[in-house]
Amino acid sequence: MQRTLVKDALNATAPSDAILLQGWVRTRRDAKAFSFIELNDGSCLKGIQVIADAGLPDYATTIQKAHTGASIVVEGKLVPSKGQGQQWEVVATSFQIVGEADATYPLQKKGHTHEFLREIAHLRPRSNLFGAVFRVRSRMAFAIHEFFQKRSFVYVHTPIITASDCEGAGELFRVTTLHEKQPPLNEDGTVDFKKDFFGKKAYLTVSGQLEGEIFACALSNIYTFGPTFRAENSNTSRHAAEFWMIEPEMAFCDIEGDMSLAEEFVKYLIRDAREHCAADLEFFSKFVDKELLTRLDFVLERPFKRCSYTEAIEILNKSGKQWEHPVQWGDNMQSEHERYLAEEHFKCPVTVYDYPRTLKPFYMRVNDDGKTVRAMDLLVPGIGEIIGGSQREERLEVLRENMAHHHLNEKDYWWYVDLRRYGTVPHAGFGLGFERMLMFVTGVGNIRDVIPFARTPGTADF
RNA sequence: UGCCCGGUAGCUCAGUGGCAGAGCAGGUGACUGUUAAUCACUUGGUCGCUGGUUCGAUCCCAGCCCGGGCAGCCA
Repeated sequence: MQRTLVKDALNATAPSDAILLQGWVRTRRDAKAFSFIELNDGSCLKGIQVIADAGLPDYATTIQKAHTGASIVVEGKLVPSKGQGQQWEVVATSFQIVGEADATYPLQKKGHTHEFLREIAHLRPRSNLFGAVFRVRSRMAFAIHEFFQKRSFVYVHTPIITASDCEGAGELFRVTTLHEKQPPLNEDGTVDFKKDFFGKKAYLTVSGQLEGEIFACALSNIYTFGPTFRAENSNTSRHAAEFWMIEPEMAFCDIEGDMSLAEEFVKYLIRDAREHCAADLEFFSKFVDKELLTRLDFVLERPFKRCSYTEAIEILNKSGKQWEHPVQWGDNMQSEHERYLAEEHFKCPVTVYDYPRTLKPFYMRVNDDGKTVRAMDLLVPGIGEIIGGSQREERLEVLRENMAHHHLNEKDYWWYVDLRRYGTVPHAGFGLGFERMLMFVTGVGNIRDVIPFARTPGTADF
């Protein structure tokens, strides 16, 4: 007999004389003449209720050994439930324990803290919360591809190992095969990286953007979706050392088109989650963040706000708020400022654009005022920056000036500069933090709880 | 990395300078178309680690480790 997923059994439109279910026991309640077993297989949030009659063979030795956490195979009949709380239930005709779980099984019927579950990351996907989180994660990954593929964006795999050390070496993870204690040395005693695997220092990527630009300047519209690594010693609920990032890049596109795509993208994902992860989202709304559904729907219904950095500074200074960090034009906006804009002033996602040139990297396109660049950040309530992007500097001479300003060696970026030398085009793109998007969609407050196995400073378990 | 808070039973937490507590989970029994079932009884402890103060420290002090919140870096 073929296995039926719990999801499909619960969605059945007619009873069935024979059904095969496989999964894990969530809870069992014994009555005198029979036993109720809640079976969950992760295919959906809910489990299905199995009724095992005490007359079944080996009732005492199998069914009554089916403790929370045990894996089981049940054959039976799918029938309308006599009890409240579920439409269908399964009356078992045979019941088999595949793997027992004893009393030390850490997951209980009651709720656990996120912190405790994080310590048992090998078992937490079996909990309601994390099952839901990772189903949504899977769906969102699919929706991301769907969004771009529908728009004829080409999926590009940018490298995970990179040898350009020009992006700020302190924040990169080094990749090396050199001997820990006795690396080859130069005559002056420094390590001879020419002898390393790649013949030079190598790192894990912090962004696929520069390589993405190469492909956009050939295939027009591209996106990347892959792991990204930052060695910053960040200890917050929204930073991880390893995370996934989506980076679209569009040729013949300016900052306006870039912002429009970003806003459309975020809305698309929220709408997709609302439509395809309804039960899981309702669960989050009930147990994680009561305001979740209201907020998501609010975001869907309204156009995102846009405001220039200059306007944002004015808003902040006219707000009458006492800032812990006072701001004036030219300063980086702090968390408290970004939060105020998204959560209090606009009360919706807001895209801030045209930042001071001095605050931003060399590749962003300089505006005609000479003081600002075509950068944009999309800020969302509760999380802050979820997207950072820009129009790229496509003018060869301006780019070279910028590189000089940032003390970058043009030779290290010869291929990047070449894109401006041969058939240059205005182009733009952004990076969306996948986990931050998941935090927004699920209401889960810690990035460690929307990634299967979090890597943060001091922690790389599992 | 900085500031703040915390670490006591498997889990969530209370507590005290002088015999270590509750609820839940687990075990036993009863009861029940139950559904975080209910009722009775019951097992369970290196009070994060190391040192100090003290007649005596889980409690006070110091250092360290771990977790959380906030900030910076950013996505």
